[in-house]
Amino acid sequence: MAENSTGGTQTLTERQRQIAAAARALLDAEGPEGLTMRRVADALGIKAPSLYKHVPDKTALELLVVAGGFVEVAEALEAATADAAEPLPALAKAYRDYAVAHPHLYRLMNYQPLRRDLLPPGLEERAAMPLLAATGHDGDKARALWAFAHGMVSLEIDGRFPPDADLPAAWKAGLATFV
Amino acid sequence: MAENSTGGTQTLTERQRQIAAAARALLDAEGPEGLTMRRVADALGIKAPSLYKHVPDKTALELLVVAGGFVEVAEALEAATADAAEPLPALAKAYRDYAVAHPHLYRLMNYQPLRRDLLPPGLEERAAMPLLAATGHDGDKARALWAFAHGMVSLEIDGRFPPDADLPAAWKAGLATFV
DNA sequence: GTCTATAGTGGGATAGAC
DNA sequence: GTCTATCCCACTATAGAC
Repeated sequence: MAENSTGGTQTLTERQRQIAAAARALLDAEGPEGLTMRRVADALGIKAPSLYKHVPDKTALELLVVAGGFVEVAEALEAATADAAEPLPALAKAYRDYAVAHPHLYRLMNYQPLRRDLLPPGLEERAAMPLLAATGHDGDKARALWAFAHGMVSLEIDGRFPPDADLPAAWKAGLATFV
Repeated sequence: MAENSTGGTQTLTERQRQIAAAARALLDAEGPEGLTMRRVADALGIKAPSLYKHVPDKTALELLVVAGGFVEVAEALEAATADAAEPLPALAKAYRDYAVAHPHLYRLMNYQPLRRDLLPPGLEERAAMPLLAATGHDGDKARALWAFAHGMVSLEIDGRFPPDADLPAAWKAGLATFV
């Protein structure tokens, strides 16, 4: 394990961290169209071919960004659960806030198969832990809750709810069932 | 209303129906990468530029395909509700079955804003009706149910559930809360 | 309603010199 | 570790002849 270059499982060089950060910034600012090898290179003041000395290909670069997103999501959900008067609504709010704040990253993380084999070990589990805890460690219930939350935020960020839909009310109606 | 050409609200020529059908077949078979003006034209034995005599641009063509999908979804959900011993599980099964059978079409329909202004009037409402009825015409509850179902099927077709996840159990756990 | 020709744009990635 | 040069690919869409 602990491969690098980076075909997987982390420990990054300084340059790799810079590349990932530039890619993340471009994705946040412009969406997936903005995330190209040329644009990332431009942001670092180098030429696109030079990137290939640090990263094997574009999907590896995207995975770096995805991994960063998982860390942030885990931190956000852990923080929301920490004070915990009512864990479920707090968790839901944190999940939604993160997705709405970073819609492009959210899609990159969740709209395609996850390369678990190349992700830092335990990272996905860490991000899922607060959900699991909130359902009394019932895996099926946790997945149902995740699906509900994912459905709500993806329909929101993809602009699929009708303009007049009362989203907070829909969240409440859905969450009520999980208490 | 009743524009054509087609910048909107239906009544198609024979050629337009052929074009939409070819596009749909390509999308089902190869996904969005396969759905290009060249490939659609090829399938009809003509050249890509000729398509522009029948359809203003590619997004208009995609909307034709989306509209066809809504008709099919509406029919599937209506059929599932018809016999109705237990409407909710039947509805969920029909929704899931359709999405899993046509994942590329499902994404085209649901992963981007819906051009309601260009869709045949009443079509979206018709497709939503069975959901609404199943929640006793509670709009917020219906949207929550939709979000749950959408979350489940999109996580499934996008390959985001862990390999060991028990999907039927998650559906059951989620649906239980809506009864 | 079809065609040819073509404009215009963009992308990922490699070879090989320095 | 960076560069230049380059190859490959693909796409949407328009102009104008027939």
